Amino acid sequence: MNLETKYWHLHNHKLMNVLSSAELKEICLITNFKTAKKGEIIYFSHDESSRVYTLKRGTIKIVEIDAKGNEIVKDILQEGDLFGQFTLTDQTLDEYAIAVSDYVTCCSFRMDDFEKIIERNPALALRYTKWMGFRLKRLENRYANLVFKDVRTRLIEFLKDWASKEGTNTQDEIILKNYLTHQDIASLICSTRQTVTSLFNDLKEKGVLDYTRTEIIIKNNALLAL
Amino acid sequence: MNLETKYWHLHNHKLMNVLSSAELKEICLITNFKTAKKGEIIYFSHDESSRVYTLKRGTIKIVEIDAKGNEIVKDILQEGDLFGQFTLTDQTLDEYAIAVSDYVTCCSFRMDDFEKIIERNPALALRYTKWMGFRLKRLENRYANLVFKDVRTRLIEFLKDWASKEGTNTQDEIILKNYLTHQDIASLICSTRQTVTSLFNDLKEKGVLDYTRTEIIIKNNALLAL
DNA sequence: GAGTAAATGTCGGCTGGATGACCAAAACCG
DNA sequence: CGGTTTTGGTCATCCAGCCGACATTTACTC
Repeated sequence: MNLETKYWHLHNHKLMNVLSSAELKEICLITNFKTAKKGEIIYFSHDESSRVYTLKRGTIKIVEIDAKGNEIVKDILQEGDLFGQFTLTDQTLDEYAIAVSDYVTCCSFRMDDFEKIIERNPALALRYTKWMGFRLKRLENRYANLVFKDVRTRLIEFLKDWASKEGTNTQDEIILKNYLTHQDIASLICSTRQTVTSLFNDLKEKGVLDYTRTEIIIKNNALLAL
Repeated sequence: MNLETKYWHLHNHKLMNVLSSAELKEICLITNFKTAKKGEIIYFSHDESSRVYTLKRGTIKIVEIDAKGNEIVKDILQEGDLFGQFTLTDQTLDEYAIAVSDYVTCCSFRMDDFEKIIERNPALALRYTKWMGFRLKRLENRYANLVFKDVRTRLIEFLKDWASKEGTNTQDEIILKNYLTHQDIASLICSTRQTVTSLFNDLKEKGVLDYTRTEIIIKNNALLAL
């Protein structure tokens, strides 16, 4: 990938766009670009000395393998999101990122390099700081949900959230392009496949939504009422 | 409190000690010191425009009131820890900090001021960033524990952790000064008072520990074996 | 030290939702 | 197109641990 393309990518990035063009050009030199098709694995937690990735295009799943060998979907990330090793502590288990949309583009730096840039660029530092705060909040939220809400509620809130991010509104329904299996959804809301399946069917019976393997159609307002 | 004392406090702080003495002096001017005795409330999430606090001496509990009016202990903090509103999102519920050790000293700045300092001080920014990463990791860990471990294991790990932080080692036991009720412990590990009580008694029967209302005595190595 | 409030102890009933097992329907693939 | 894999559907079983209720002990207050 040529420098101009890199430049353009970074220039439009929500974190990087505070940098001057000279600084951007410098970053371009240390950046590594990567593209992947659906199903391809983008990164492994252990294979490289810690790198940070930013997702330029597409959607990815962050998956972790637990002690028993089960795959747990930890997160779904979209354009602009950061992933990889931000923290020094490297005791993370097997973790990898896999493309779920047809095409994915992302770029990465070595954490050390990124730190050097931060050190020389206070505005970026501040922004990075805020981004982390945001992340912290999100995790805290998830944690609270897990403690106080039952599976049904967690599923409904998950759907609401998803719909607000990626849903296409039509007359009286919201359409979601579904790239997740019930299993995936289950691990995102900390439940089991079977429970998710039967909740989906329950919601379908109640007329709240309809679904196939590739699409979820939410009747407008139906979710809000729950 | 006079400037010299402030200066000294900040000078020894794990975050602030990257600052030059001129910078430190500047921070002293915008800092607010506060002391509290056991049981006194130090801060409310809603009463001031967002401030960051650093704990200088003592131990505090961060407590949140949930929708049903229950008090949930979210965290126990010690010397050097930061608390308050770091994030812009201010939808936090009622949350407050209460002193659990006899004397507590902490200092605070307005978030805006802190941001200004960060903006002018990359080394501090980097350190702050790392600290947040650490926090993120910790929360992630907690989250994972909640999903994969049962209450018994969570309690044991909580005790191990506590012992390693604050335990006094003697010949063949570790002594913990206990300032938490079973209720507090329960909410820290996301369980109920009754369950904690009976687990404590179970562990006592098994000879793993002994306890009164003010002390927990852990037989050395006994916990490790579990 | 009496009286009250807070913390601990104990128990039985109850249930959300995990688990396992098995089948049906799609999707994938040579 | 037929065979294989992946995903979704359904059910019966089971249990950790929550919940309510109540007794007992310890601490706090005046």
